[in-house]
Amino acid sequence: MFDRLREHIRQRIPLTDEEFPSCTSLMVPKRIRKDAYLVQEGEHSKYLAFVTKGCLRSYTIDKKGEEHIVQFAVEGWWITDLYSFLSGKETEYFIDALEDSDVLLIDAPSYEKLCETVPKFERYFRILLQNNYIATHRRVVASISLSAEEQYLQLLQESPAIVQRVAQRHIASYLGITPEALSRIRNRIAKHQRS
Amino acid sequence: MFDRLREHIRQRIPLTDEEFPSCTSLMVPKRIRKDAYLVQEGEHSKYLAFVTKGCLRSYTIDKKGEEHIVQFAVEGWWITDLYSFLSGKETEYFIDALEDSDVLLIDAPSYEKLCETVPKFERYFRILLQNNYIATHRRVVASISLSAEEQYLQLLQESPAIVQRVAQRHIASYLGITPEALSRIRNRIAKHQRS
DNA sequence: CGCGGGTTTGATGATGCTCAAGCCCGGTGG
DNA sequence: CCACCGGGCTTGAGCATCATCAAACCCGCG
Repeated sequence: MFDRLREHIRQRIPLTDEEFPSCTSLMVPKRIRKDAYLVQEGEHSKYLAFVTKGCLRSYTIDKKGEEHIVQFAVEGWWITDLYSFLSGKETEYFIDALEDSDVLLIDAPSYEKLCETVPKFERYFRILLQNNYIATHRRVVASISLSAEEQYLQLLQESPAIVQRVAQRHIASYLGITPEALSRIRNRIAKHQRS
Repeated sequence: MFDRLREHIRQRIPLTDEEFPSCTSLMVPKRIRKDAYLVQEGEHSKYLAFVTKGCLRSYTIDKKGEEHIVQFAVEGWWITDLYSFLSGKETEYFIDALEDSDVLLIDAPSYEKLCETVPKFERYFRILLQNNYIATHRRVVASISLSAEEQYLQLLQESPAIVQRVAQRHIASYLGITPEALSRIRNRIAKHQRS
């Protein structure tokens, strides 16, 4: 059950067998069925979740009632609303499962405690945050410098697994365009490749 | 010279007088005149810079030759291309000064060493990264869910100091729109407030 | 077989881009 | 002190991209 997490950590920092339990003892496994929520808007995003199976997403709903997907998380990814998680404030996001999923949960006090008592885990999370920060920055750059079509092509190249795994309207939402627009973009790309 | 950094760190972690030098001894002050570069595309983004005075920006230039500003950094902010800094690969960004500025530089080996040898600094950077990750995420959400006008109003509310400090075309670039579009948006807002 | 969600297609409209010209203002040199 | 220059902001006209709304299509499933 913890194998995937173990592997994920080991790829980033050296970790002995004795150290791993200091992490796993603080984590609680949970099954989240398709369409079930991990957290909802207005709640405290109490847990940081590591996905061992399945696929979750976080999204907001704007004043017009439209969903906007902020993040996908498949096997080997962490997900939460970090702001709410760290501050204890109410989240503005929903996190739910797009497939039947299994996650490992750690709550904020345990997270802080783990970082404080075991420096190796503080390093692990620092490295994780570095990489997530870089990835999110790339997305900002894409959004201010690329057309919708170029952003889709970039996503297709960088995360083909995500694109073919989730519904097209979810990809559209993630890119900040309508399902109709994405459909036309794909159509254009297909035509272009044939000619 | 190091006062502002000292204060910045103290706001995030408890730090004694004896510990501070382990950081400052690794940092090199540098003056960067208006329009001078800290790094240019194709170089290794060798330093992580803490701004003690002035204002820097990072930006890309796309195939069409258009600039796209990724980040501003005024007093109390850190700036670099984190990907290049950590990986040693060539950066795709330019970082230059919008005003005569003073920065404190730390190179990647020193950064890694500082994190490894003084856990408190690893914690400081983890916290910094958490906050930057949250802020960048907010920007992604804005870009996929808000109109250009709404994004401008959000920026105006969250960073009024930046908006009135840098040229309008730079704000436009940061928002991913043209200077003309921003001009019209401001016009519309001004009219709206009068009526 | 028929229902229903998801995707596609079409027509129309809004938002922001492009190109071009004009305006404002601070700095420079005569 | 004034004329001129230049950069940055504004304004205008036409255009491209993407949104909206509506209808059709596709396909898996009850």
